[in-house]
Amino acid sequence: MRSSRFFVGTLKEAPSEAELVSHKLMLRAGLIRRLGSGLYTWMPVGLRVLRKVEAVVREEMDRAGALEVQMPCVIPAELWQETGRWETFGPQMLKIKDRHQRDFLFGPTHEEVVTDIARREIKSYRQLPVHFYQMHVKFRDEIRPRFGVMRAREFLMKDGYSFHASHEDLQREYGNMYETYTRIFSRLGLRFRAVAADTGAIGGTGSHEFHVLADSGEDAIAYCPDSSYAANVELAEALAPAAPRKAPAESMRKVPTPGKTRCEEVAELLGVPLERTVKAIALMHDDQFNLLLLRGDHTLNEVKAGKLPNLAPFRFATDAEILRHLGSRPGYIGPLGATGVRVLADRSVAAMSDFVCGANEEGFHLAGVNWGRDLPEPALVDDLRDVVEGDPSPDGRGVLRIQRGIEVGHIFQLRTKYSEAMKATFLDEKGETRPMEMGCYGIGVTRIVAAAIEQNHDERGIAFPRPMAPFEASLVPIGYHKSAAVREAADRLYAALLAAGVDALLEDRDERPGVLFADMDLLGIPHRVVLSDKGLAAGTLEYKGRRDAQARHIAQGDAARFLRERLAEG
RNA sequence: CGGGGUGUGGCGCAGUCUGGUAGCGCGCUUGCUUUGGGAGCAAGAUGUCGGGAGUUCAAAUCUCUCCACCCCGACCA
Repeated sequence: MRSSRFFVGTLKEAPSEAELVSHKLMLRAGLIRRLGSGLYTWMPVGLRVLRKVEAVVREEMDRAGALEVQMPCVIPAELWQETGRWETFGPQMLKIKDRHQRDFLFGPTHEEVVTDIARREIKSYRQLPVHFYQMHVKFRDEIRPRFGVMRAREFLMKDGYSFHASHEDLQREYGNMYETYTRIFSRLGLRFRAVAADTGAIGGTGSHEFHVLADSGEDAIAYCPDSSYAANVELAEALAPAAPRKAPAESMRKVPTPGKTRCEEVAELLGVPLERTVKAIALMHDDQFNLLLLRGDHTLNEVKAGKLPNLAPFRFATDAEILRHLGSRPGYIGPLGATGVRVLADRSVAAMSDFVCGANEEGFHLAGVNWGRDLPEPALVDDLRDVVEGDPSPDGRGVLRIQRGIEVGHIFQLRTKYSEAMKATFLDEKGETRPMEMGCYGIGVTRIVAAAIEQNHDERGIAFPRPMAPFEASLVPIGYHKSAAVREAADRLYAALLAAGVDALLEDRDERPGVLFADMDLLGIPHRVVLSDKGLAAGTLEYKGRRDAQARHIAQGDAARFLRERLAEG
């Protein structure tokens, strides 16, 4: 591509709408432009990047034996009414009507559509297994779109769905996809981690997420450096403390704590460690008032709480409900003297003695509180908290560490959730009718671009991994419009690179060299060759990798071969 | 949806408190000079000051209202 015939929409300053580095750089480099909240146009440079990511995903999916299809974006409501998700999927789903006032939705995911295909097309175990995938636009009416294409409403997704005659075969394909995803993210040059995950709204049993590691990531990942354990913090189990509960050593007493509503403040006032305090969180389930107890330095894990018996679905109690059940304002509430209240304790709280908690009286806390002596044992003891760094690994080998990640892939074993609801059955070897076992596998293609930039940038701009760079190499002639020698050499090298299959950009714009250098750096093109009269007189060109500190001279006749070697290195 | 913030030329901002006829940098156009890291000089173009209503002799500025966008929490590829 000649840059004079391309569209380079680079900006010196990032629009104020962008906060995240990748979002700013995508706007500055002219990859995307915003149309509305969570809606982006992919400009020519950006689309090149997106297409390269797509190509890697497609190649690996094809290699893994999946078959590409393309399903409609607009889906009749009846299909989603069959599985009940027309009502249950929630406001994230964009519902639309056609001219006859018939209900449709813009597909946020395609289990229903693909299951409909399967039940129509597949009658026999002889046709199984089969894996259909597509690379297509999804729309999810996110509560809060943010960070550019990282959490957009309309986005490009690779979604695959596999159908099997047995759970064993589903597990085989699940393993196949785990390997395939690992290959895809490795090939794209990303630092990532696969983690055990919650299944969320899609449903099913086994599930793994693939996270690109970045401090700006929205998810927290717990992993154990000494074992293979890795899980989303939403899911990671906090084990019960190994040491048994100590015998009471203090007597219970009421202490004034005026204006101190947070555990940190109370601990400081009383001069006790934060780990000796207990915080209480009031949750409503129907009309049942629940008090969840956590150690002062821990945080509630809402995913875990949502799985407790007789608690899902829950909502946080209002101040009025708290006052009615406990007789106190929030900030001073605790488990003592509460009637008609179900007390649920985190494992670590159940193992505490001589602790501090709210007195259910404004301005007072209780200290030296002990289970069994001062109040009954809790109705339920379970894992309610987020794991923290230093917690023991659930597999019993070492301690956990936490890092942040951007979810770019998710694989599920759906089992028969959709096939049963939609009667997607087949005849097995014995002639018996059985529901198909299903798996589903998603990759956020547009999100990968943003995640890759989060992971690969510097003060000059993007430093794309080669497989997704908009161009593999740039040719920057100094004085292209002034020097016949430079122009001739640049054109010749450009032609040679194209003939060798190199995706090169010839910078033939009539701009000052500084402008061209700055743009090539901002765009993140991995390899750069500079041609100038000075160098050509000595028979040399100049090469610089995007991440190199120094440029180096190469012989003019060697340039094409040299570049191909660099590209082969990755 | 709750909390916070911002809307002024293509982009980044000042001006708003204290009302007086819109300005700076970058970018853009033309000319000359310049040409290895976002050039210099000169001349120019580009604004319903987010929309509407109101107060006033006079509104970017004050009042009301609506809208859009961003950030923090509940969602997920």
